[in-house]
Order: sequence, then structure tokens, then C-alpha cells
Amino acid sequence: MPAKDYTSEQEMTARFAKAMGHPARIAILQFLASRENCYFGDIHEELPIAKATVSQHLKELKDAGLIQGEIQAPKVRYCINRENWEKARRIFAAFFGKCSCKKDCCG
Amino acid sequence: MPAKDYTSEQEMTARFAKAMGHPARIAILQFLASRENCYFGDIHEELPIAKATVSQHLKELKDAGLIQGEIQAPKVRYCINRENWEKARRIFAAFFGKCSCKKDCCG
DNA sequence: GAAAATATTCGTAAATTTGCGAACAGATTT
DNA sequence: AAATCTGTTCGCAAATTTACGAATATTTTC
Repeated sequence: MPAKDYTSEQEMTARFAKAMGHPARIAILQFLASRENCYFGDIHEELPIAKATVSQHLKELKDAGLIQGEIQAPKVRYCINRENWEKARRIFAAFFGKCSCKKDCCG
Repeated sequence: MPAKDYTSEQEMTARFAKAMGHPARIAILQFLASRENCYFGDIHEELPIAKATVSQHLKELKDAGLIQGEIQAPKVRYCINRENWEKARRIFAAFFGKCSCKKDCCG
């Protein structure tokens, strides 16, 4: 049983990735990123799942910090959390940027 | 119950993201990306989990296509799957590239 | 103020994920 | 060929995820 814990950078990368680890949530993010105006109902219409499930996915994305919601009664308006979206963009770009693997490394 | 299924692009994005959705797997990918020579034992040494669990995580990364393994008896050598690594890099870059959300979109 | 519209929460079920030790398999060394 | 080294697979337990319908809460409309 080795040592070394995970860095907070690794934890954060995994957290963003995990939030993106379901096609429904990818679809939600893409939809939100493509629009200004995104009410819950619009999102639900776009997806092949029940509204209770949509609500759950939205909560996960919100908990991960990728989106935010605002009540505009009787509707709820969602959108991308721009700050964290940018943070995630940078994290993934850096992550994929550095691979020193050569062509004949394996296989 | 709406309509519209997920696109294969969305499925693929979610697949890569899901594989990256655990700090141990992020650590493994970073470790592999930083080296030429990566045997199972080296990876195991780097992580705070049992070898059976490491093996499981490696399998998931392999199934997602992000890494590949090669037997060099009695050891097993792992490395990044460069082709899919590049594919994932492009997918995430494109994904995060397009957000038309304005500053005052929400909140 | 009753009815309708919108979205979340609750309760539950099924499937998946994470983790471990023990058992196993294959190659190498003694 | 027996012991050793290396890594995977098995069997299991606990936790988490995914999904849904029903119930609930809140606001608006009639």
C-alpha cells in the first residue's frame, strides 16, 4: 500500500470530468453554451429523459460549478458559469497539452 | 417524455470524460504522459490504492481508449494511446471553445 | 381563492463504481 | 521443478449513480 495522495489539481480535474461524464450532461452543457435563454423546460424538451432526472443532472452540474441557475418565477433559468467554464477549459487544455509519449512508446 | 437521442459526438465526449472522472485515473494519465517507461509496478507505487484497484482503473482507461498496454514478461508496460489522446484533446478543446454566454447571462 | 403551470424533492429500484484481499496465471530465477 | 516475481481476475461489500412517478412547493392566471 503505497503512499502519495492526489493533488487538489487532480481532484479538481476529476471533478469537472466526472460532471461531464454523462451524455445528458454533455448535451445540457452544449445547449446552454449555444444560447442566451435557457429555461428548465427548454432543456427538458431537448432531452429523452424525465424532468426529475433532468433536474438531478442540472444539480450535479451546478454542484460541480459548471452552470448556475436563477429563479424567474414560475420558471427557472440556467446558464453556463463562465468563470468555472474558463477554468475547466484551461485545466483540460493543460492536461492534454503535455504528453511526452513518443510514437513507438508502446504497441 | 421528449424525443431526441444523444449524438455519437456527445456519447464519445462523455465516454472520455467519464474515464477521466476519478483522481486516480487522472494521476495515472499524468504519470503516463510524463514518461516513456511505465510498468504496472511504477504506476502502483505512485498511487495510494491496492494493486487490484489499480488494475481496474487501468482497464477502464484502456477500454475508453486513452491508454494501451503491452506484456513484457513478467512485467506489463502501459502508455498513452497517442491517437485517442489527440482525439480527446481536440474534442475537449472544441467543447470548451464555443460558449456564447454573455457576461450578464445569469445571476 | 381555485386552477394551472413550472420545477424541485421524495421515495424507491436497478445498475454501476470503487475498493480490497485472496486466489490465480504466466514467466523467470534458483 | 520449486520458489519468486509480476499483474490480473474473482468474489464480495459499501457507496454512488441513474432513472422514474408521485408528491410537493411556488407563482401566475382565471
